[in-house]
Amino acid sequence: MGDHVSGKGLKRADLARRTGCNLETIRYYEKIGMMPDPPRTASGYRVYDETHVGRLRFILRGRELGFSIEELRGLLQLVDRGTQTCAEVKALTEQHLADVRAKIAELRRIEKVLAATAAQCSGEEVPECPVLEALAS
Amino acid sequence: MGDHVSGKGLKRADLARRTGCNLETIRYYEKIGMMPDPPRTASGYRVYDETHVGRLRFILRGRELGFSIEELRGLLQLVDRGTQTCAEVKALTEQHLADVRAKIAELRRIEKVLAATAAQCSGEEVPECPVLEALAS
DNA sequence: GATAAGGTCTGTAGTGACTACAGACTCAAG
DNA sequence: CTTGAGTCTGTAGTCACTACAGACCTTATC
Repeated sequence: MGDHVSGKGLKRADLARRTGCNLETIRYYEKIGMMPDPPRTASGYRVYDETHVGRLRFILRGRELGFSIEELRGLLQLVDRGTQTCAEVKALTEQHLADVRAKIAELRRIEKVLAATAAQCSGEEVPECPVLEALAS
Repeated sequence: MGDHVSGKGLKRADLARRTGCNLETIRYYEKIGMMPDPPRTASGYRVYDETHVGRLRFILRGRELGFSIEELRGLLQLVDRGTQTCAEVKALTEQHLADVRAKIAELRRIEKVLAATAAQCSGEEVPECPVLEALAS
């Protein structure tokens, strides 16, 4: 009853394979309400269709762009209700972009300090080390 | 019996204030063995001295540079045993630096996609939105 | 029909690095 | 002596998963 069988619905592993999502993550997204509870077979197996594939891909792409689950939940609620506007989504995106840029700035600060300190290391088999001095000072 | 009283030892809040560390984090570091169990007063209050201040500052500076707790644990074990060498510390630092640079590269990738997509937004009160299309496609 | 292998179900616990809180105790000042 | 602040403990919550145990179901092979 898998993916390759004509239109009879996908099992969890099929959905995972189609999207590249981890198997357990699908269940997790259902538990936290990011994915709808899917219909079940008589014996309790989840049955997915193309709408689930689309929604899961949306979430996974959002995660790849660094959106938090809560940000995506907000986005999905707007879309589900059909009340989204480009203005609103743009604002959310630009806020997230600002967060990303702040993280980059912080990492660059760290990078500079690490590179400068490591550059002072002799790299020899001696106990004295500029890195340790920077931490201990 | 606080910080300002001559050399009688620091209480937990004193150590927190001296280092800028959160009060609870100190207890956490003791629990996971990053900080030694301090001596106690008869009634069970922790008593710290300058060695604790130094060690905590070491950990906090390391964290500010993005070292993980486990990386710092390794560094501190070397220092505690007196077996550290500049070569070894330099290698650990450069590995960490490579991790930081990888994170920066990933965030820059995200930044580019977000900026390019948001730039296509009309920003108007319409439902169509390039950001949503990028996620849903 | 029997059996074995593999897929799916559930709930729960673990990750990293803290942070917050409840309820009991202690200490210092007025 | 009381009051308020500080400290003690253990535990639970955060975020976004990931992994596992033990039970159940399905499919293929004989």
